[in-house]
Amino acid sequence: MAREHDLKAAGLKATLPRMKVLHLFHKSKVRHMTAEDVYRLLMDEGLDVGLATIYRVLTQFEQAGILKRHHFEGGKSIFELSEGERHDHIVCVNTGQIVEFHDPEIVRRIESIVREHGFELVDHVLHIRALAPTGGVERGTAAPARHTGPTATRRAR
Amino acid sequence: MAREHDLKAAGLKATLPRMKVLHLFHKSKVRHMTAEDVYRLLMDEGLDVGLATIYRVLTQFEQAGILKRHHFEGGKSIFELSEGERHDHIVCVNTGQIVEFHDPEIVRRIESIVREHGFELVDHVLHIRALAPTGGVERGTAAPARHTGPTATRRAR
DNA sequence: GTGCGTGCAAATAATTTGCACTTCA
DNA sequence: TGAAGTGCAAATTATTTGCACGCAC
Repeated sequence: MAREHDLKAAGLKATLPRMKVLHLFHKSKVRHMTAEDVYRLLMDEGLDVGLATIYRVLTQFEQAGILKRHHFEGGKSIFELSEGERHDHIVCVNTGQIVEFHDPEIVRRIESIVREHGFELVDHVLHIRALAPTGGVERGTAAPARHTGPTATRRAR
Repeated sequence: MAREHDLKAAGLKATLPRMKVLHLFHKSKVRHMTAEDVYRLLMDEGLDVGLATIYRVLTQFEQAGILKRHHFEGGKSIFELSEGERHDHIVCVNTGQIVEFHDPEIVRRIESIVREHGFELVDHVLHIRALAPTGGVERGTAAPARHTGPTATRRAR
């Protein structure tokens, strides 16, 4: 993996925790993870890392443009690889399921609106809160959506 | 003030703190406030209220549909009266200045996108991060937006 | 070698909650 | 009066930071 190069390019030493986190995001089929998710997954891999380090690494990656941070509901930050096309998200308020989409028309409207107000566009945050297709079970988890981890560990705290 | 009625309608007793908070939002020219903002303003008015009560009241008002809660940058929740037309926001990343707008085309696209994915629309969150017109004022000034604005605390250095 | 990075624990920041005391209906 | 509401302090939750030690370069 030329991943090590990504780190160097960002001016970051290629340390074990950083390599592991980067690799996790690349190999995992789950694109969106919280710091806690990353922590647990690496622990499960047998890596003895501290949660504080995970937070530090994630923040550094965000600043380096490697990851993107989102604030969907639930208070926790959710990270995803920032590769590929810019996109927004549909988030199921029940299951936490996330779908990505890209809509050029919305982007055009946003640019237009900003211009009309004399502002200079920096960025935008758009997430659609919705209910996933009621394919059957859905009513049962009354709790506000937690984003579903790789191993959907349903814990009550 | 028929405000008292609003509370009753929401099944809430018309207590002093609640009346004061409600009144504050109605009379203030500043539409967007944090719990801290509300707390300070009421304290300044000479009302001896606890911050915890402010949080409780704001949350109750949100659930009653009287207020709307936003999570712009800065970690703190920002509340605004939920009266009038549904709208989204442009937020200046420097000053924290907030501009409201409504764009039917974007709303249409959102409905369309959700439908295409088989989801049921609940809501959407859209805020545009931008730079206010550099008309000269920009340094250490938040025009009519807010005094010690919640969002003005981030970058504004 | 040495300075950046890390682990751990303690510190923060925003918001919530337990509890005894007020206040509204 | 009695339940709903409030103030205060302690508790939570998510994330950050100080420090002594360890690892990449």
